[in-house]
Amino acid sequence: MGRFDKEGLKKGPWTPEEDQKLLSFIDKHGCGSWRALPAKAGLQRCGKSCRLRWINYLRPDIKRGKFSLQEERTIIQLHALLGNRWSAIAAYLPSRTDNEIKNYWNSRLKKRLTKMGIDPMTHKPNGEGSSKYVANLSHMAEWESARLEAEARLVRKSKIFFNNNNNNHNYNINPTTISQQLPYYQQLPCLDILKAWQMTSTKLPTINDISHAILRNNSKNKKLDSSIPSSTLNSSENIFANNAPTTTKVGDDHQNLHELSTINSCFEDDHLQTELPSFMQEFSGLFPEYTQNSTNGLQLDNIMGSCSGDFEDNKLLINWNNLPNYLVNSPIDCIN
DNA sequence: AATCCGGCCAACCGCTGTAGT
DNA sequence: TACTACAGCGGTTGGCCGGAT
Repeated sequence: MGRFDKEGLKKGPWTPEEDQKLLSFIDKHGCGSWRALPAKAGLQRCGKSCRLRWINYLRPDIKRGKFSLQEERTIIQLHALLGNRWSAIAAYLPSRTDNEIKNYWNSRLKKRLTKMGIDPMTHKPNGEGSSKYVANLSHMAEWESARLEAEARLVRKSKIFFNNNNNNHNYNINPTTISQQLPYYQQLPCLDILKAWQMTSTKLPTINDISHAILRNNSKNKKLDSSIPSSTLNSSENIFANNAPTTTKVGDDHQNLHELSTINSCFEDDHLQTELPSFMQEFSGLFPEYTQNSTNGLQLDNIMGSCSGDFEDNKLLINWNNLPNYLVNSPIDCIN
């Protein structure tokens, strides 16, 4: 056991003693300045190795063990949007590391999709030309990638901030407690618009489901503490918080659609928009139980047809800017 | 029992981006 | 502006382990 590089630094698997040294050093001094850390901690490792060991293994908030079905789906869906941006994907699964997600993707999910006849890189069925699907995804990915990188950094900083301010000495802290203690803006925001799709129900989501979800989110965001700096919220949340209509009563399709269109009108200036039927069709492939009951989006068209009077040019405008948030479950669910 | 093989995953490597000087 | 140090990211490697032969 124990390879060494030319500078005499140890490589290879970490021993429990090394782990303990690293843990107790970070316990006392916090992490950061990785280059200087090994010498101070009495470790014959390079700083990079220490950092990796901490981030991928020793960090107290890491969830280990089997990936849940929900997590699997989230990874697949986000991968469809973002490609191999593992750190960005990991930002939406806060208790999983990018390395773990990458390994899981490469060793299992990729193969499973291939077996199902889906190209794991393009996320389209093999042999079927679906250029619109791919084009739309890549378009969305462009929009998302820049923002996600910034957001991933924010998440990391939030974690560091949290650790530093909750004396990072307690490694037995309950992850659920972490989630509950985090200020709202440090939690990953979550709209529920697609949450219903991800449930085991085989029922096709209706316009009412969607408007309900958006309005519920609207209601939730209105409870934001006014002290929260707006810059820490993503743009969609700001719009909801500042401009959304006050009514949150749900139950009447036309009333909700009217409010939804009002909400969406707030997006028009600086947000990418598209038509709902297209949006739902593009993603139907990512929701097996949904696809099962729909036939090439025909049902969606019917839904839209029945409600089209509430929309200019028969279009419901959707904000893409927060799409990955649509796709993942609540922060607490992610951590538990 | 021995060997082979493939899956899994921790760790490494090399590159890029960023902050500081 | 150029340079340096460092952190972070994604791709790859290598060792361990369990199942098959």
